[in-house]
Amino acid sequence: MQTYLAINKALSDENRVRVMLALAGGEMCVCQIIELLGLAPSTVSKHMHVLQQAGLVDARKEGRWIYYRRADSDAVRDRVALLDESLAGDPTARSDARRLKRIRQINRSKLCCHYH
Amino acid sequence: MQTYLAINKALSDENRVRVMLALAGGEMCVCQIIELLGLAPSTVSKHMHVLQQAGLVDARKEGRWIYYRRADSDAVRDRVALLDESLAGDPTARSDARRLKRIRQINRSKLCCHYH
DNA sequence: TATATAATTCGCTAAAACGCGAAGTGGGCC
DNA sequence: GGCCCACTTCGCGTTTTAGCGAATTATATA
Repeated sequence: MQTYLAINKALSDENRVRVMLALAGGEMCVCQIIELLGLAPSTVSKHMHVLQQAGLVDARKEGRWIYYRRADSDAVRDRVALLDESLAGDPTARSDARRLKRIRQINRSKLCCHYH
Repeated sequence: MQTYLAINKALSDENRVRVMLALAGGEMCVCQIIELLGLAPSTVSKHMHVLQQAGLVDARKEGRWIYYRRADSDAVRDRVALLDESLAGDPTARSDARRLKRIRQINRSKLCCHYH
């Protein structure tokens, strides 16, 4: 019951749902997520903690960066699939997808982060 | 997006989830739900309002009683199915199911309500 | 070693949510 | 009409949550 509730609570915040949708395109480092959401680093960190505690994402450390990716456990697979399905045509999701393309390119050219 | 979030928020409270599980066995009047949850009438009423706004339940008025039942719209069918599946063997759900059997019998013998 | 940077944790404020009891609605029934 | 009962709405206190900035941790680099 508690696990089930934690997942629902984690996915009842718009910013956290936006992150989950973004991660459909592959792992992201925290600074990319900060750029996507436009929130303070501390706030984003807290959101990622909630998602991780709910079992929705996993983290990987590489140098001084931390990359988050969707977890792929039996416990959450169906939930995440339903999330994708439910928000397939969502305006916010579409808009994020466009901005995300640019954000991922910035990373590729080794600029990354600096919080601007 | 807002609809999706509302559903998750509605299903992130244990008492509301317990109601949804109970309604799997058919419609219930508010006094039965009060008996099941052991909460104040005003609190239960508020919970039912949240579930209704999220599109998870529908209401039917009969005399001075109000009966709630699961909504069966395309928008929520999969969500509710996943809820049932996720909590199939849950201890709280099992315990509620036992108590529910008694509560439904009370109703059948026309006693109902009176808040005791 | 010192400095800069990515991310988290801590401390705080404002808003939202859960709970209750009191008061208000509205439908039966005398 | 007047009363009772099922339920909801209102008002309030307490707890939780989202957000920020400041301080902390850890890693890379000069």
